[in-house]
Amino acid sequence: MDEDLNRTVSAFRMLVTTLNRAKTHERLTEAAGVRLDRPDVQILVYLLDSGEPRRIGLIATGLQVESPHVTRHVATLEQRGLVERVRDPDDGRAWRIALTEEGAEVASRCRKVTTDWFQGAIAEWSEADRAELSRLMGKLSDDLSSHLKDVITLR
Amino acid sequence: MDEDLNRTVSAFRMLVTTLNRAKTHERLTEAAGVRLDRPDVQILVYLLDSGEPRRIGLIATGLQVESPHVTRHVATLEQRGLVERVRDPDDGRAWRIALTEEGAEVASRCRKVTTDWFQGAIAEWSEADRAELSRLMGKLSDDLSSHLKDVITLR
DNA sequence: TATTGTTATACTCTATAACTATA
DNA sequence: TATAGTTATAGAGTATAACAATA
Repeated sequence: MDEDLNRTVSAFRMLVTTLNRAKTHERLTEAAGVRLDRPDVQILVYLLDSGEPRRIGLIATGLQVESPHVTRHVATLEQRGLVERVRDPDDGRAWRIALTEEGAEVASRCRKVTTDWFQGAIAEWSEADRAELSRLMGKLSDDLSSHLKDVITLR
Repeated sequence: MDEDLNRTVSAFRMLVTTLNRAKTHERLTEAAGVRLDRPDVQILVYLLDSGEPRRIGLIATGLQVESPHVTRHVATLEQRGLVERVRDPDDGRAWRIALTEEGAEVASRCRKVTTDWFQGAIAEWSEADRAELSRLMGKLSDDLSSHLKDVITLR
C-alpha cells in the first residue's frame, strides 16, 4: 500500500524531472520548428488551451507565476507577432492577450509535439488502459491541485 | 481519442507546473522542517530512493542534470553533514556519495511530505482506482522516459 | 590517453520591490 | 484609493567550457 504510493510518486517525480530539462525543451522547439524559450511556449499553449484572450493577471495565475514574468514574455511574443493586445470589453483599463493567427499555429505545433510524445509512449497500450489513464490523470490533476491549494493556503 | 489525449497531457502539464513552483518547494521544506534548496532535496531523495551510495556522475544522470551542478550541491550537503564521501570500492579514483544518518532522516521527511500530498489527494478514491493509478503511473513513467530517450537520441 | 569530477563562468527562469496608470 | 500592470533588480537553478587528477 505505502509501497504502491512510493512507487507512484517516484514515477511521477521522474516524469516531472524529465519534462523540465533544458534538453527536453530544446527537443520540443526543434520538433515544432520554432525558436522560443520555455516561458514563451508555456504562455502560448496556455492561451491556446484557454480558447480565448486572457488578461496578464489570469495568465500569471494559471501558470502559477508572478505577473512581471508574464509581462516580460508577452512583450517579446508581441514583438514577434505571436500575440496581440486587445482591449478588455469589461474593463477599459485592462487588455487581453490574444493569439495572432501565426501565434495560434505555433502554439498548436508546440502542443502537438508534447501530445505526440505521450501518444508515442502509450501507443502499444490497450484501449482500456489508455482510457483509464485519461480518466485517472484528470482526476489526479484536479484532486492534487485542489489538495495542494488547501495545504498551501491553510497556514 | 485525440481529445482524451489532450486532456491527459494538459492535466499533466498543470501538475508539472504546480510541482515546480517555488511556493510548493517552500511548503515542502517547511512541512519537513528543513532549510534546503530544491536541488539539495532532489539529491537527498534520489539517494534515498537509490538505497545505496552513488557516484556524482550517476546522480547527475539520474536527475538529468550536468555534473558540475551536482558537485556544487553535494559540497554544501557535505558541509551540513547530510552526506559524506566514501571511496568507491570498484574504482579507486572515484567516490560515492552516501547519506549520513541525519541525511537519511531528512530525506525521508522530505519524501514523506510529497507522498502525503498524494495520499491526501487520493484519499477518497476507491481502492481499485488507487491501484490502477499506481500501475498506470509506473507504466507511463517507464514508457515515456524510454520513448523520450529514443526521440532525443535519434537526432 | 580516457574517464571522472571540479572550478569558473554565464545564461535562463522566476521572484520581490517600487512605481505607474486608470477605474 | 484600489486594482492591474510595468519597470527594475536580484536570486535560484542549471548549462558550458576549461581544467585537474587518477586509472
